[in-house]
Amino acid sequence: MSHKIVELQQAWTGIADCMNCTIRQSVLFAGLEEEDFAELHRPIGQRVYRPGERIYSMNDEARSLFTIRSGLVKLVQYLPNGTGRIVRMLKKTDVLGLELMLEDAYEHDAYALHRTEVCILPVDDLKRLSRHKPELYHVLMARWHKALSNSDRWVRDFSTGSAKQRVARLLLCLTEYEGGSECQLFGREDLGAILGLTTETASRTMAELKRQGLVAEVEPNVFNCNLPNLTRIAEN
Amino acid sequence: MSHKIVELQQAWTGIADCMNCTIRQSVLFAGLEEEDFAELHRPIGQRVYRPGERIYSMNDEARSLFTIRSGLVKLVQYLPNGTGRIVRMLKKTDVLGLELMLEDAYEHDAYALHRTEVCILPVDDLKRLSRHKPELYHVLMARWHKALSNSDRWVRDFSTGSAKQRVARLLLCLTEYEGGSECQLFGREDLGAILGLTTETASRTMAELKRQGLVAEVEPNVFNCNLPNLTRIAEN
DNA sequence: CGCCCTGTTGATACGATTCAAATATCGTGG
DNA sequence: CCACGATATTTGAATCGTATCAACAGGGCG
Repeated sequence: MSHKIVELQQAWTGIADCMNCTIRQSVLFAGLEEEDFAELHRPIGQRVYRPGERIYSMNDEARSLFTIRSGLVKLVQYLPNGTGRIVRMLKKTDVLGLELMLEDAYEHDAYALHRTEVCILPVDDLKRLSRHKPELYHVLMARWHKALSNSDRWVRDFSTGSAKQRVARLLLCLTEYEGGSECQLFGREDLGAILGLTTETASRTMAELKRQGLVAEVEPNVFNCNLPNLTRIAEN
Repeated sequence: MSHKIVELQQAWTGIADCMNCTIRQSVLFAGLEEEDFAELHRPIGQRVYRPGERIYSMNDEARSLFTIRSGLVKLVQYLPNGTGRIVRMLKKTDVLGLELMLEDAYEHDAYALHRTEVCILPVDDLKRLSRHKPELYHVLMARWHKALSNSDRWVRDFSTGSAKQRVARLLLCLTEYEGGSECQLFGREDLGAILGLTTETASRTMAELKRQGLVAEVEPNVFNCNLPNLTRIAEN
């Protein structure tokens, strides 16, 4: 079936050439030499996830960290009553599953929000590498610091103020990620789970921004944003 | 004036004896030997802050990290419009200002919520120490990881659900910190700034919990909590 | 072709904010 | 030690915003 072909194409699994990686300077292996890669017992795997696909769940066996080569990933945690809250979003060059350097389980469910390409880093290889290359600790520390700064921003920007302000701030954040005035969005349910709003309110708010001409949907879920006016709303 | 004496007493500045510190196993210096302390060019200072006192601000010269020996500290960030949001809370054995290991400025304003005792760790001493003692990186990484887990919880528990649920979750968190069924609270404005609520709503919600007998105020701002019932509310 | 899932929209109810006033608390100086 | 003023907390009433429940439209897929 042609379906199977697409499946393979989109969920492609391959072997990475880290020494020649185009984003190597942005990732964990920035300071590593050729000889260091000998520490990796297996070749680094790669994989592509389609929007909505799960990358790992909290119950999964904790074998791998992931570097995001492209795309956008959500980290979800759940309240005792079952409602899920997106507590972080990771983008290109971010590292997924850092907690495995210290804990033996994933702390979230991770899902692709956009089409997402990752490199798969076996945790035991990374641990071994960090023992021989203490410089790696400094790089990891920088990762943790960045993640924490992002979390602070998450609370400050996405959990404060009116629905309209929150949506505006998220759109600005996404355009910032993509480095222009356009951004790719995702389902309204996810939008709500990021901002602490219901799906309906997320939908209504987006609809209103469209009507007011503050965003233009150039293709499905891709928006061209009026940055100055959105900023005005975001900052109130 | 007796006033001046109290001032000195409460904002006491002293010299720490790290080798014999009662919480040493919980702090950054857990794995250090006597000789390592020679790396510290100055003796470790100590200080006490009263509730509401500022420990540092984002504009301050970034000289020191702090270990909290006792008490509770809030980290505040501000939206462009000036409204402040408490993005994290730090408690006993937590480290304040970790970002200075990587950045050259504090990323928050830090204020004492309760009476708080700290040890003052000059950042350049710590950096020097970490160069000679790579084990310290592992300890620091663990700190960052813990902070990040707390941030995830912050979003999940304190920025989700109704005012009553959020307050209940915060009370449970505070009693957990203090290890019993009692907890010390703080001003209603801070309560609101943690939960993303107005001061009035924070006040009303606490008042209602009191009326319903879910918490009893045993002394000003010290509450004895009905843990099972609060949990029921928190989990909805 | 029909079904399911997502997004949109409407009507209503509930909860939080806002503005205002009254009360309680704390620090300070007399 | 008490009295005062400043500050924080509580409460009230009206308004506004978001959640909720329900219905419907559109697109993708079997």
